[in-house]
Amino acid sequence: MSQTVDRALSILPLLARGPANLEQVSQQLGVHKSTALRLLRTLHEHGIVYRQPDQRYRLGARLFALAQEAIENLDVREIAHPHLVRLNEKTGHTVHLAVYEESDVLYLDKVESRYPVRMYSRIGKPVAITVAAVAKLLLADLPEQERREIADGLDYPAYTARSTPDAAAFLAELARVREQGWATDLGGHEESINCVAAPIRGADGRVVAAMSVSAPSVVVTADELLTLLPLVRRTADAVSADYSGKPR
Amino acid sequence: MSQTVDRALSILPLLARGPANLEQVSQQLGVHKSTALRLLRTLHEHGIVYRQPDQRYRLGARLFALAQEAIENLDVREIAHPHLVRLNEKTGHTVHLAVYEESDVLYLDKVESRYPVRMYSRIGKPVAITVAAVAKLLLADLPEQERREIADGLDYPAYTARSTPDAAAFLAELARVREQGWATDLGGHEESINCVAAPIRGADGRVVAAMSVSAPSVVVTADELLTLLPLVRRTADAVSADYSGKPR
DNA sequence: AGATCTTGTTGCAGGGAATGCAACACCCAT
DNA sequence: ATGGGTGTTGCATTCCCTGCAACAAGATCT
Repeated sequence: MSQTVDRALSILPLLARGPANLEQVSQQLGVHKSTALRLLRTLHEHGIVYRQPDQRYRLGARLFALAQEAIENLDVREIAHPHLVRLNEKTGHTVHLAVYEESDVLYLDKVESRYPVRMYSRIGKPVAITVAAVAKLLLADLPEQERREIADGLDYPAYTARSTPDAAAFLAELARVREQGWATDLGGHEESINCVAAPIRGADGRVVAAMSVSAPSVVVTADELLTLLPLVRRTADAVSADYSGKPR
Repeated sequence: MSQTVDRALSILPLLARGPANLEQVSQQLGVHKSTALRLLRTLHEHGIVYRQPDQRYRLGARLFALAQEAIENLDVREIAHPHLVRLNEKTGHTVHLAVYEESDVLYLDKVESRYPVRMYSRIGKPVAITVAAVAKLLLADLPEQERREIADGLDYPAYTARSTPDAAAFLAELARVREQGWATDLGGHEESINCVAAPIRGADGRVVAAMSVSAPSVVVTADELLTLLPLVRRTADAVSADYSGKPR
């Protein structure tokens, strides 16, 4: 809608992939060097972009700080956090909180396992949407048409032999998840890692977030992990209650 | 430098503090509603801003994802990470990596303690610059004049009785740190938490990052933590060697 | 129900701001 | 010295952004 801003913002994903100099930026944007320079300057003044000693540009500190501050102020996160901590204390495993937003599922919060073996994930990182237990819950709650459109538009990487293979399988899984009100990922992302997840609902019953407990099978078997399901669901329900009780 | 972009970017810190509706944004920016609307639309198209069900705007998923992607692609981080992990395995304590950038020190990476008692910190979060051991190292390497200017411009919050009280004390501490080539924070940020830190240097000898080991005094005393100093310094030197050996 | 207020959205005309050009400055190699 | 590569600046032109005002859509009140 606004050309200048549009161009400026297009620089960001470009720099996210790694540092770039003025010429590279101007070429990839398809504008004159001087134009790119002025856009970069403006971004620089706001700390969004940083100029390295070698003059190349990369994303700057304030961007991280912004993302951080914003993520910390999210209502769900704030409300859910103490529950996540308690769940981690009880189970010892890694606990995640995730939300869906405009065709992305991303981790909002995480409490790390107390066992030495850890799974890799990072707050703010997009989730493996076709296999993650939390993603299934968040997508399963969408209207059917939207679900279908999204499922059709996705890639289905075969992380492991148990990964969701295609849109049909994914939609079937979503239907099941929607029915039962909880979800699992048994080795669909990484061979040895299992998750159980439960939805967090707002006052109107819509799913606003999902939380999960994850553990590598060297620590607990999938069956053992499944015994935690009632606890996870109770915790999620407690968060739902807190959340819809006093949204502000 | 570019008015439109400048205005658009000014919206971000505003939204970082919490969701806002169109009118609030337009007022705080000092522009007409229609202008604010178009800026927000553009931000929205790029996923930087998200429109909540209640129509209010807040920072969006892609912003987190961007910040995340960028932070993961930083050279120092990539090179240092395995060293951090090994240091964590050897000591069991929380290990941090931090850099300085335009009057901010921020955590780039973190490996959590294996002990149940953890300290609070988050990647991407600005560091308590007047007390953190890593911050001292990063600032100590700057030219004297710059150090002084920064020191004068800072606030000196009294987190604890041992926090750096003022600019004079801070500059003195920086001088000492610069001299000895390592730094500590003994309860300056949180009463019971101690850190030891060492600098990571580029090929030209300039400090490009700093790493630290932190532990609460209920786990190890400050004196015990200090015995780890040689190990921390060796690790930092190893990272320096890796980093300046093959920067790309 | 109807009236009124609040908040978000759209078309439009005028003017200011962004654009690309070209010339310049600078650094490093040869 | 000389040349290529890269970043920077001044400037005229034009286009895009701006603010206005009218409209649309809810929400709240009588």
